[in-house]
Amino acid sequence: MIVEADRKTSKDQDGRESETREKQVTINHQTLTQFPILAALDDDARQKVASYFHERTFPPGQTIALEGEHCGKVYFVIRGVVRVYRLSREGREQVLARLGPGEAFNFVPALDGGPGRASVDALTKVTLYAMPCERFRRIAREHQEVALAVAEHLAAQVRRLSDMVESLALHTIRARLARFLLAQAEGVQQPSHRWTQAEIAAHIGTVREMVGRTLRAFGAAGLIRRQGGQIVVVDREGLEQETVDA
Amino acid sequence: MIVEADRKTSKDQDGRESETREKQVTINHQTLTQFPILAALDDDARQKVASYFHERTFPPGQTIALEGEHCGKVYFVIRGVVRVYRLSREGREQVLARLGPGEAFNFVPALDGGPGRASVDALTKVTLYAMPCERFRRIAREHQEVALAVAEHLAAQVRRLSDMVESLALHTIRARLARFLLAQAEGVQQPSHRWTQAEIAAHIGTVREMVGRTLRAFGAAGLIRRQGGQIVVVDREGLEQETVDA
DNA sequence: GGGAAAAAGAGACTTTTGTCATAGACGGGT
DNA sequence: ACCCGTCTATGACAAAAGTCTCTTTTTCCC
Repeated sequence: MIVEADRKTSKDQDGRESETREKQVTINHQTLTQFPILAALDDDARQKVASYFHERTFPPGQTIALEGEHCGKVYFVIRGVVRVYRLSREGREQVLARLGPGEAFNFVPALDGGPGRASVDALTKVTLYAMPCERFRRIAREHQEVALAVAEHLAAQVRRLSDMVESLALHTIRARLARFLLAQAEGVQQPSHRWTQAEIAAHIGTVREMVGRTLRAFGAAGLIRRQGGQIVVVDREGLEQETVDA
Repeated sequence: MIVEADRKTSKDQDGRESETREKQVTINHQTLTQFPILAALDDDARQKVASYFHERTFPPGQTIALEGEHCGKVYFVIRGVVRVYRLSREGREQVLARLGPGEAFNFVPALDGGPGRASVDALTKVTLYAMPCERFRRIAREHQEVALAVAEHLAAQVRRLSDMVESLALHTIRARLARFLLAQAEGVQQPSHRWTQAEIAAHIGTVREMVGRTLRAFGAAGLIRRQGGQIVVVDREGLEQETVDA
């Protein structure tokens, strides 16, 4: 159970629901089981860890963390989907990851104390459990099972990022988009909050128009079909061909 | 070799060594101290860990690990420099990192048991200490200080890769090259085994010709000077401007 | 010191990617 | 049904990146 200062939403006149809220709640330590990083803790420890969290809620579109900021907390996603991305001065953004329930972020700054390297915002309405970085670091020091789980989590991230670098440096947009479509069709990504062309572009490192154009090209080639906002992979084989460029 | 104004670098030599060698030697556990990942171990443990290693030597140019291979070992660099990179089917390569003495690699596959995601080769004559992945994983499980150090190591890698993605997705070659030059001039990178234009290209995600052209452009703009294979940063400020594109 | 191999310089040309601008489609709220 | 904001379609054009080819320089090895 946490007893931390409750930054109330000053509900002025029109109680706008669009405010970030920090709630004082009893966190059920059982719900922490869904997080691989905390899963290995025994009941006692998990209960104690639960007491360090506080819950925060963000409306869709709200910024949760900003690139370059000194690290505040580590976050665990309870409900909703967040988007982790980097921003260029010209306003283009490159998404590094989408995270849904059971996933967590901000461990890199938590471990090395450096500034955060990415911005995070809410894609849907989001509920997070948050804990100060230093506190988390202490937990990692005290529980080797947590340290190991964090290492595994980071290893997965290194894999993803390494693939991303490979894609960006070595393949055309056509190939990157083909990969993206296949990955989406494959993985039954539960938290797939509507993919606009602009969103896809931010994921594969290009701009909206290129995604549109390439999608049309795939359509013309009979690889995909568009029906009412949906993209249907018609010819998986063909798309797999496109995965590697000429 | 890239320097700023005045600064000399020592050159390292490739001895013409023909065969990869695997030696059974007594490894001095003191030398393990130089590796952050093992530094926190007490004397006893370190001695034991030392006994698990074996030494291997590779001549320049030799491949040490191949992308997609099931992970064999984790490696610690004792002498020389290795190059970690990804290869495209068309033969272009993207370098992820250069590692010198005191650095180590292959922890990602070691932790999750998956296939390695990058190739590694020797840039100079190289001496490594190697240990089977499973063995290392056991050590990480038994010594929380190692697990934590590995997590920190991976965190650093995530940082680097994240920056790389940002660069590749969001900036022109001009900007990436400017960054590269500044980073080189800055950091007193000890293991800087001659930078050919092709090598630079593989680091910033492009081809030799583009590096050459852009270097010429920088020269023409008075940002750098070329003297006998060396690149001298003349106008750091100017280069910093180029760091961000229009 | 000579010669082969590696690296760098350079230009013409192609392809890919990005920008801009405008028009149409769609969704959903009143 | 009508509007408005968001998303998509599309084409013209510009800029960036990549390819090819050939010529010089450097390196470095006997």
